[in-house]
Amino acid sequence: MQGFLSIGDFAKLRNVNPKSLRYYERIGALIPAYIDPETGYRYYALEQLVEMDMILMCLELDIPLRNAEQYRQSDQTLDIRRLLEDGQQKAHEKLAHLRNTMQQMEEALRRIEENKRYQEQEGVYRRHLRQRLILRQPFTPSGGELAFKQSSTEIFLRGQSLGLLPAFTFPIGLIAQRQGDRTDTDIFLEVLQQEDGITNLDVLPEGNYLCQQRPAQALEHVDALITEYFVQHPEANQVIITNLTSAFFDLKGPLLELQQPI
Amino acid sequence: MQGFLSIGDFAKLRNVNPKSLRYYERIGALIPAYIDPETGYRYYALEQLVEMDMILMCLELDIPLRNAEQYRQSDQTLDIRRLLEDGQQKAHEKLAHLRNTMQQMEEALRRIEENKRYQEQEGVYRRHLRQRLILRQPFTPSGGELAFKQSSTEIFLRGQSLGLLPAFTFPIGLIAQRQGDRTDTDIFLEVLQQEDGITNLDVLPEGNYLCQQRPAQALEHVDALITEYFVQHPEANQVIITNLTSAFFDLKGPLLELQQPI
DNA sequence: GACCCTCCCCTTAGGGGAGGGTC
DNA sequence: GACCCTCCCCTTAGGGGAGGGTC
Repeated sequence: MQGFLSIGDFAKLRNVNPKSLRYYERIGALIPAYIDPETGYRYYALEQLVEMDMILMCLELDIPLRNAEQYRQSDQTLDIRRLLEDGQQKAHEKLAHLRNTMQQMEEALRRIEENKRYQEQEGVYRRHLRQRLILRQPFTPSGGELAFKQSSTEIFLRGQSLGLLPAFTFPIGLIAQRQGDRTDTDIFLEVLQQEDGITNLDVLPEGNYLCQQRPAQALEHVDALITEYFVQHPEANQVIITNLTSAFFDLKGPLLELQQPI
Repeated sequence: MQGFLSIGDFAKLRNVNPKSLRYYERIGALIPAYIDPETGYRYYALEQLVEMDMILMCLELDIPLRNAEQYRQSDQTLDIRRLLEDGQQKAHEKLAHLRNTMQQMEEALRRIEENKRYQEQEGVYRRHLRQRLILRQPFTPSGGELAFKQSSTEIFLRGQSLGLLPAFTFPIGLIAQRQGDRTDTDIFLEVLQQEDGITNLDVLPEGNYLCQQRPAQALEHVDALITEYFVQHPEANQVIITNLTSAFFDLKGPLLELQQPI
């Protein structure tokens, strides 16, 4: 056909499958410039690359092709500008999501990498920890494991409703603070800094910590764990209890790490 | 259930639909920690948020959930690190694609915006054009419109196989250069600068141009168009013929713009 | 009354053929 | 011989009910 492209040739221009082009025709997103009434062969005009590119853009941005109609005027003229503007909107949303996920992945891998050196370490050791951004709320350890689970759920929900970005790998912990005779305990959820960061969040400071490990089961008696720690470490004013993220996850739960700032 | 979450409560923690959780169970991606054998009720452990987050990550990155099995060891332990590393790979690819698309959109909208002022302008006018990155090859205008279409197809294919990022909106044009008595004509494809830019590409320089418009049909006699231009403009050494991208697309094709560098 | 269960039917953007005509 | 056609069946990640039991 003079000046027209067969379906295969047109498809090659954008490295798509002719099957896709037949599908685009079926749903009305891209009608061939000419269809031979004898043979049913589809022929495309080179300029239809403009429409093809708009379709590829929609696919990339998860804009449903059925919506493509909305950008056509009654005479089939395509409102490119409106489509591009809506596309930019979509693209910015996707980019923000993707960036969040990338940050979560990066942070989790860094954590795993850092923790590798302390895997199954016996006794007390000293390590450096970076700053952690946390959402915190009071917690009563005497309720035991069940109360801990309930408070965890609560704070996960609170983080979610505040639109915070939780760190991967179950980022929950406790902060026990000695206040004269008694001990104040908070539960916390670690979150990541977002770009549009509304940052009235608390911080666990970067610095050196004296650490030791406990099996996950120690959480069955949270209060005993904390009391015992302060008895054995009279110099300590604060201890942070959190799990030691490792490369593997199973339901037994990872080891706990007790971290005392120094 | 002591210490467990119902399907609805677990779903709320990540703002997903319980239907999704039932689906994840069906394909083996996330098995509830406990299923009541009497009622069939599903119960989830809070720690399963780790698995949930891995699923959400896979969805975001288009990693098929069926593949999730590949990250399980025989005892169901989840290899988080490997999943995260593969995820980062995927994320970088997605990011690159998204950035390309965003650049195409931005560039196309800017073009449309700039061209708006010159829509249906009569006679000669002066305008400023930014630098254009082009892929070019010789072209013989005497072949008429058909040859022009064939060369266009060729150069689109060449751009594609070189992995270049074509501008949206049919970025094809001609450059006619007066060389003493004769005229050398090239066809070109405008492409966008990519981040990993291998830039042995040609450039149409930023600067001021004397412009006028022609109907799209003028391409039916490309050679006449060029000859006529140089006859009418004895001072001109070069003229660029390209289409004037507008906010709307139809198969009649947009106006042509003849651009003479000054 | 709000929640959960299982079944059944439906969706998007195509891919993989089979069987047969076209360039 | 490579290309194109139509038809048919299949896929992922669920959503929308209906009809009925559970917290």
